[in-house]
Amino acid sequence: MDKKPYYITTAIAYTSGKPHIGNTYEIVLADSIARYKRMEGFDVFFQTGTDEHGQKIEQKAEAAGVTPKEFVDDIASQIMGIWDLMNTSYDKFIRTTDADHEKQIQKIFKKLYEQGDIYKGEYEGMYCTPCESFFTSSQLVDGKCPDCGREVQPAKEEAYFLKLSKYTDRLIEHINTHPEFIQPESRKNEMMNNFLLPGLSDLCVSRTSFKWGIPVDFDSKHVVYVWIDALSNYITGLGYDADGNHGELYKKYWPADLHLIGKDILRFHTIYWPIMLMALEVPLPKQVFGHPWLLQGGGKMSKSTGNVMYADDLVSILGVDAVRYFVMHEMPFDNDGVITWELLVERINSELANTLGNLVNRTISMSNKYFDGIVTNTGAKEELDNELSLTAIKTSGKVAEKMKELRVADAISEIFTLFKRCNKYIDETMPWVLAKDEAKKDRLAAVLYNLTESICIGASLLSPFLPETSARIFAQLNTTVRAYDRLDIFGEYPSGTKVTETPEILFARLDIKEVLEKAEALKPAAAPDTKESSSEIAALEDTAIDLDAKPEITYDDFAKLQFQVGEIMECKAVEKSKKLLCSQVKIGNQMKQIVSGIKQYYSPEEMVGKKVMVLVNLKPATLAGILSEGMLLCAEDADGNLALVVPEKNMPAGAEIC
RNA sequence: CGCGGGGUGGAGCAGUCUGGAAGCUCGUUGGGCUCAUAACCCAAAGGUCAUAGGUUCAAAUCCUAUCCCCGCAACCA
Repeated sequence: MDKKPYYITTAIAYTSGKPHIGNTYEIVLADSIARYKRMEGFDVFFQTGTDEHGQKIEQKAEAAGVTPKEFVDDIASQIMGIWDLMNTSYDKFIRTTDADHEKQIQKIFKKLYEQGDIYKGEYEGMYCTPCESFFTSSQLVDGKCPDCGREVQPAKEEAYFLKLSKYTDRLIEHINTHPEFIQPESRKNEMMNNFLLPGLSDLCVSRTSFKWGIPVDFDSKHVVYVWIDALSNYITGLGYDADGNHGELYKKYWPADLHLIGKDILRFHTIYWPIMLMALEVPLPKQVFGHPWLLQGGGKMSKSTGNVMYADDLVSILGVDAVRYFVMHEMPFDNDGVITWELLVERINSELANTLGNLVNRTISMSNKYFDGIVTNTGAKEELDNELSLTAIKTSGKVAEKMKELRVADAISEIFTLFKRCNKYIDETMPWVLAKDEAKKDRLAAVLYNLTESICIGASLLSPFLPETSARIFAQLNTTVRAYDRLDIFGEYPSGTKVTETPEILFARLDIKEVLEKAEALKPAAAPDTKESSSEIAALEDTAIDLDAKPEITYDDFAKLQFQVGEIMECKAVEKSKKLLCSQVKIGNQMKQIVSGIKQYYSPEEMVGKKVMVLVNLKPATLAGILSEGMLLCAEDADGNLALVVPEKNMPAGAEIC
């Protein structure tokens, strides 16, 4: 019998920097689904990759002094490294700089152009010449450039557009007739009401403002903008060919069963992407799931408290499966989840160490202690056993139910319900009491057999989620993962098998203090030889901040800056702004209005009367609609806390700082 | 009135779509047990389900208004 194909994708990661734990969540989730589907017997193709073009990358590369290609090669290999570290089983890692992808994008673009779905038009907006930037009228501040505050002119730029309007009705129809297309369903209405029903304006699909992209081959001034470039990866990765000579993978796996993406990019995947596919006469993916976000707890990212979380740091301290477990289990279905070291430790201790690890350990220990490790099914049954075996054989069905709705967290909980039942079973049967009575030897053996069998069923179901842990359990039980279609049968563990004599701890209990110290020690990644990092050392390191060095400047460069002491005469909060204070600053006999982003740290009242360091000859700018004619200088710590810089002795307003 | 998410025992959450006895994990307290990783098992305490109205035989759940938090956007010169 041929296996049914199942094609799952993640969004491709943007190669502008190292992905944090939130990005990593998506690939782990996708991996679990992919592995689960394989276990269920599907022929799975799992694709992920990187999105490597765009202005931002061009700029970052330039700042780093490397070519864009060198830049993305480096980041892409980092990303791949993290995906591998997380033990993810992707079948294909596509990069939008792959030659075959680039070639197809050009063909797709051309095809859409030739059939009239893409047309050449003009992008109209307000243009600020000094900034060389376009803005929409909504981006302008007081009708002026949001970057420099100067006048802008209406201007036009040549660009290509995709006709979205042509397909809107078809898309609305599709969404209405396929309720499963957009998941979770709450998002469906958002897309409909906010974008589709009001009508779509055509989408600008090319740029001339940067070069780092796939060139439009028939019009070399233009590069293909992100929409067509990035979204198409889902078909080009399978060998789609715009001329119709598709690869085998494409024929087999398209349309995709599931696009797993973050909820923030649902719009692109449920509106732009389907319309592109309609224009190409390609079937639409079956489902797009916008997963919630994993947020870092404790508010802001904070280096000193170890809140900036990267997968590799987490794995180095906690291990792969602990991290996989946490991100999957802690993430509810459609609400954002929170990750902190405290929560990680709590979950790992409570569920992985206590419930699961300890269960396996105590079971194997008893088999060794009472039967030299031989687990025998003597068939000495008692009423009690039914509840355990029933729970065990029902678990796979319950997991399947949850997985059908992609409720991975709930699926895992079902498995742990079985492990908890096992722990209870031990208390109910009291093997240590049975062991004291030679006549109850058969019963004792049966109890241990039932436990071992239940663990096998649970560990088999766990294998898509925690593959490494599952394998370690089977190694200790001296057997292999159970076939999916035999998980509803109790008694498959071969009677007479000898388990390991030396059970190893699956998950050690963690001490929150130690974990925080280790996390702290990882932070100053620059410090190479941190063998022992006591909290004292960590605290010391925390007080010093190293910045990336800027290029050396001459005295003349310095002399261009005019710093003076300014006295704050008046200060009030800027309405509608979270961060801004507006101060009237006396400098000599002059008054300047200066807007500063320090509302969080200073109240308007306490500002008045302060004598502060002011950069006076900075080009005025408009912030939140208010003119600012200078800059109050602040010191900033690693957490972003600000402190005004004031003269150490009383100096008159206007005194030069040199 | 920029967009969105949320307020449920001490903490973190489910339940809200499709009204019908307020649940889960952790923590706390008491007890049990000793095979095991100070673990495991049992029990208890603890909630006016943000607030105020409304619909209903019945509201955490539906409707209206209000308050408060948090993301994003904008803004940190």
